[in-house]
Amino acid sequence: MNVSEALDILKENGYKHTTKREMFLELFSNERRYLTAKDVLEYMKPSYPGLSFDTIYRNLSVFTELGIVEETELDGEKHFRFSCSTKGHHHHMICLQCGKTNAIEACPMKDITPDEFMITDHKFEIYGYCQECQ
Amino acid sequence: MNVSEALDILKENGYKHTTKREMFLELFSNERRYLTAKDVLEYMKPSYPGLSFDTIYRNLSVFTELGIVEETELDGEKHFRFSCSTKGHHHHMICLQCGKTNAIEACPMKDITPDEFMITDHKFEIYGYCQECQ
DNA sequence: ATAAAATTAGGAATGATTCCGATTTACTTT
DNA sequence: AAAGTAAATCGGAATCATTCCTAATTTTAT
Repeated sequence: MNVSEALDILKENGYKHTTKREMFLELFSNERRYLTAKDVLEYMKPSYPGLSFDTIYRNLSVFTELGIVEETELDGEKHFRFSCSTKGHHHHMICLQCGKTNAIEACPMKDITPDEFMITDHKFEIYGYCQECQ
Repeated sequence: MNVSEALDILKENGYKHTTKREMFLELFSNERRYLTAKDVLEYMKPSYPGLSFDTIYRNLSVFTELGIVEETELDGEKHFRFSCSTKGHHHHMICLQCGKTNAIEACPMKDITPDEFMITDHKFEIYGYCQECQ
């Protein structure tokens, strides 16, 4: 995913182009790791001192719905990162300190034999510390 | 895990035996699925009308530390269930409606080749709906 | 029975997230 | 380019799960 792809997706789905949206996307494009709403606020604050959490969460929610960002929950807090795939389905190793990720290509669902559950989703994440944060 | 095992573990670790703790454990023993703090409160309320969330969370936290219950986060809310293993490491298929689980014996970590991350933990959960809740 | 330690009630505090009414902005049509 | 309208934003209040705090009570061990 990159900024102009993301802007196209927004346009296709009837969302307007705003300078704030572009700056959100640039942040995610530069920082290819999991960020919190607060991280986003701090990055934007110099340019938009009055930016509200409402705007951040509303946009992150739109981005997530459209597949522009991926969302996960770490330690009770939502984290978001630029969707890192045209490569399709994948999982992540995540640094609990800085949010950096490494992709894991293998998906454990391939070994699952169906039972009476109707499966809608799954999560496979590996947590730890990246080289810099150890 | 069963109630008397759990009580033994508590005693071994210097925690006192209280009637509330026993009732917590009985609930988890009867309902072998993921419950929220609110679920616990509602179950206990008839017997202990003044029971506070503080007591619930404090005990659930002790139980989790001692391995008596397992914890996970579903839709931004903590859920707890009686630890279902003397069988050691395992994962779960979880019903998003009622919290019922099916155990998954296979662990995807066996296929992970180490990289520069220092791995501390991992999560593999499959979400869906059990037969009754479909 | 007593003392020390642990637990509890009850409510207040926290912190992330969401909601809401009023205002501003981006896009469309004239 | 100006007007109209629908969406986006602001600012702050509300919500919700969870945690913290203190005085009072209960339990265990002596």
